[in-house]
Amino acid sequence: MNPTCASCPVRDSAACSVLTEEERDTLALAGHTRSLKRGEMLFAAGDDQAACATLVSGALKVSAISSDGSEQILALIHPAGFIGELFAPYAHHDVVALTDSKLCTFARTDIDRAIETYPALARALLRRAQEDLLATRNLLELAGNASAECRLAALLHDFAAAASDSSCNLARKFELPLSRGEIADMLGLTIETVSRKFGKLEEAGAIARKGKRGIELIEPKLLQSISGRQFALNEHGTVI
Amino acid sequence: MNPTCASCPVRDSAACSVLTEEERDTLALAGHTRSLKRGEMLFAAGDDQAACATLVSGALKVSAISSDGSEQILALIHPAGFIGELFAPYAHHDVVALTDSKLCTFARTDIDRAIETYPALARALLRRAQEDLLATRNLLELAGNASAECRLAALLHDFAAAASDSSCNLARKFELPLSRGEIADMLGLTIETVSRKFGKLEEAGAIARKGKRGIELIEPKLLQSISGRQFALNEHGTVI
DNA sequence: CGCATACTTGACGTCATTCAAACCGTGTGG
DNA sequence: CCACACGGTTTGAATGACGTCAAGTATGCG
Repeated sequence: MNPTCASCPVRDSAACSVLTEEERDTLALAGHTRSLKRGEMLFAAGDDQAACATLVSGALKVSAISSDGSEQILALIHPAGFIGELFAPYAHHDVVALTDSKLCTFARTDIDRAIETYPALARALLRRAQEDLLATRNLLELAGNASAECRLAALLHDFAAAASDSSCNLARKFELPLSRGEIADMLGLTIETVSRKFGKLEEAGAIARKGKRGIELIEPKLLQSISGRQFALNEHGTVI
Repeated sequence: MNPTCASCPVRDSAACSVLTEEERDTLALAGHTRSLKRGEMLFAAGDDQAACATLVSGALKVSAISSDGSEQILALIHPAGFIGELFAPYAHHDVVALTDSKLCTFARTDIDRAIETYPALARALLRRAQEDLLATRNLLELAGNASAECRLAALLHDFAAAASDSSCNLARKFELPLSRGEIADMLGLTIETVSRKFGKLEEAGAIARKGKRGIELIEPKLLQSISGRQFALNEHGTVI
């Protein structure tokens, strides 16, 4: 067995987990591991031949930069997530590491060949693409929501769900994966508004802030009612 | 050859176009054609066993209803588009016909089997899912944009690109596929604001309104600069 | 200790929403 | 034919929310 794959923390959850051991070893010959420091870019919008990758550890953001320089975060990638546009001639968006990350990268041609060779891999990527689509639609639903307070409450709710290992109930305490500025970019707000709404939520008794990024849920029910959501979502965007 | 498929207007562009004639005929045995009147619902959020479908003619919208009753349009489906969540236990969003539409529907179990049987179909759906993902991200980018005028200008620009048959340049005159209210739901604005911004764009000399839904592009360059986009997008979200 | 970075807080202006009324094209019934 | 109601749209005035600008407060690092 490929030694890198043998110790891979996402070997049972990534797209390649649907392959047999031999198939995976063959695919691994074409892959390369890569480390990214926080803030480092995997590829930029406009890059051709941008690689594809499975995220092994850490976190990535997919973002678009407007002509006026403002950034809009379009997606967060968690471990076992797959990143890369398989059929576009070049990348449409930037992909940047939110924290120090490890990836398993593949050249586009190698992935294209693997998809042809291993139908199970194509199905696994199809499933992942549909989950990404759902997650993006949930974010769009959130961004279309009128109130800034709703958006922040919903985002915190999702983070709490993502931070919980069971993913079926909320983590009571967790660290925000994003800075205030990144939260603002994600929700289409400003840093100041995000900060103020954090204050409002704390004042309302829904949450408590522990340092810059620590969050403790005081009243999850209240947070949920402020967010205007009936259902919660795990990191794959599926309802729980 | 299956008579329905033989005369199907999207037989060369839908997902099933990657199949051989025999394969397509076999798949067609499991499919059903269905017509929807404007406003009729294909399936609602929460439906289990929601069918999958290829849109043959007309237009659909995918939308989410918030707990406060407001609607957010998440996607538009054009002919040859595929609709349906293949791996979710039930539908997460409503799908409604914007105009009288014809579809080719399949039960989930039949599609699942076809994906297993025909690897090319899985790859075609993977490609389509990635295109949908890109289109949704573009809409998200648009919704995250600050100004209402930018959003409307960008949406009109996309509609003009979608209305053009060449899809590489803009249609000079076209009919809006959406009512003011639907545009508002898509952009996260109110009907009144949309109406006012139409007025602004006309006043600025970028467009002219012909009746309720007719639009004529007077200054496409101006529209594009107002939208703040460097690039235009066709209906698949690919840059042109 | 000094500086840099991130976050918070306040005052003010702008822009989208809200509520309200008027408008227009269409269809219906007298 | 006209009167009327109805849905979709436009327009107006006032409110309020978010953005902007600016100052102030941590927290960490050299």
